[in-house]
Order: sequence, then C-alpha cells, then structure tokens
Amino acid sequence: MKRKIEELECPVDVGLKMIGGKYKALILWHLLSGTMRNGQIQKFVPHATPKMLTQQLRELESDGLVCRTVYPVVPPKVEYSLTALGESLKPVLIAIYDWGATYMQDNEIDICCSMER
Amino acid sequence: MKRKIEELECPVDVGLKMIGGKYKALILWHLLSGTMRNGQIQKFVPHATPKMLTQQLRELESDGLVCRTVYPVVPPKVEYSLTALGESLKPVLIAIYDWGATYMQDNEIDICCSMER
DNA sequence: CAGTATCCCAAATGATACTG
DNA sequence: CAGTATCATTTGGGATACTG
Repeated sequence: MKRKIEELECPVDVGLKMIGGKYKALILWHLLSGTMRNGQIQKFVPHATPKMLTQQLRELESDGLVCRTVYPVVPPKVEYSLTALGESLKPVLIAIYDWGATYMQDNEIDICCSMER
Repeated sequence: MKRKIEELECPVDVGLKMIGGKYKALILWHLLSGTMRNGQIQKFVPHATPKMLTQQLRELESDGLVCRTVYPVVPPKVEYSLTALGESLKPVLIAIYDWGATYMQDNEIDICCSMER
C-alpha cells in the first residue's frame, strides 16, 4: 500500500517524508553498503525495537526505496537491499551527512554512531 | 535554549533534526530569498497556525539557523533572516528538492506548493 | 502585528510478551 | 530468525480565544 503523499505537494516535503522516519536514514545509510539481513540491520540500529524496525522497513519498502526478499527456508531468512530509487538518494544522504558532520565538528560533538563515510 | 542534540550522535540525524520540523523546510526555503516579516512567512505557510509558526521559528532560532530581529515600534515589527549557518543548508535543501521534484515528475504528482527553484 | 495561553486530540513510539 | 500482538505512554499538532 502506497503511503499518502498526495497531500504533500512540495518536493522538499516529499523527500523529507521518505527519509525522515525515526530510523530510516540510518537504515538507508547502511544499505548503501549492500544487502543485509534483518538481524544485521538490527545491530546497526540497536535502539529500535523489533516492531519499529519492521515498521520502518515496511514503509521504506512500500515507498519503493527498499527491496525485501524472503527465502523460504527454516529458520527464516530475509534480505533487504536498496532499489534503484533508494540508491538515488545517495547524494541527498551524503549532503545531509556532510552538513551534519561539519556542524558537529564545529560544535565539538562527538560523532559516535554507526554511520561512517 | 539549545535543543537536545547531545543524544543524537549521527550526522544525518543531526541534519534531519534541523530541517525536519513540520514547516521548517518551507520556512528555510523562503528565507533563502531574503529577509521576511512574520506576516509574509505566514502567507507562505498558510496551514500553520500562529502557534506552530512561532514554535518552528523559535526552534530555528535556537538552533542558530535563523536570526530574529525585533524593531521596537508600534505596531510590532519582527524580521526573520537566515544566519550563515542557515545559508549553509542551501545545498542540502536543493539536493532534497531536486530528488523530490524528480520523484514527483516520475510519478506524475503535481508540484503545486509555494516552493520554486 | 506578532505573538500567548489553554485545552484537546491523534499519531508516533516504547515496553513487553508471544509465534511460525 | 524474523517477525506479531497488545497495551501504555509520550509527543506533536490543531482549534480557539486572548493580548501588548
């Protein structure tokens, strides 16, 4: 089910809606490095409860940014990867990252999350 | 009063926190064109109640992105403008705008807000 | 003109426990 | 392993009315 973006008619708001979810930027950032299983993502986003992680991933999927692949095996195996649309967010994420990193350096805030360039 | 960004240690999250408020991107976008009075901003963000508009502007101010100038006259006159830090967000906003605009075109969503390039 | 002050509602997120 | 389900709570935001 597509999310309601019909109400949003501003390009910046549309863009922000896509990446602005609580853990979405972090998830997208790590998926830029390649395909990952649910458990791996969980490790990179330790504060997210299973429920939230799933919810964010489902939204990313329905927005067409992320592809979810289920392997019919036991125990379950699910892989997540970026779609072409998701990949196209790379310059945006990098622009935000660079601004944020500069800001943090100027304000002597330690950069100590799992994001790295 | 500085907002709590101590808890955020990821550059992308810090950046998103700055521009992610409900009407912040729209406000910042218009201030890129120059100084504006409260009433002018209100016109560009018609959906925002006075309360919300003030709240967003105050946060932008405390984040150091926007400068608020009060003229001691009657009736009151208040001007808002971007700080150097606010101006430095321009490439970020443009990156998001461009991505959003492309997305909307590809999905045949009309761009009909007050944002223009 | 440029805000404040209350009250209230809905959405978002968290905690915890459970399952195919 | 990769989720669901349920409940509780916090937060954000809107409506409305008022003010220096």
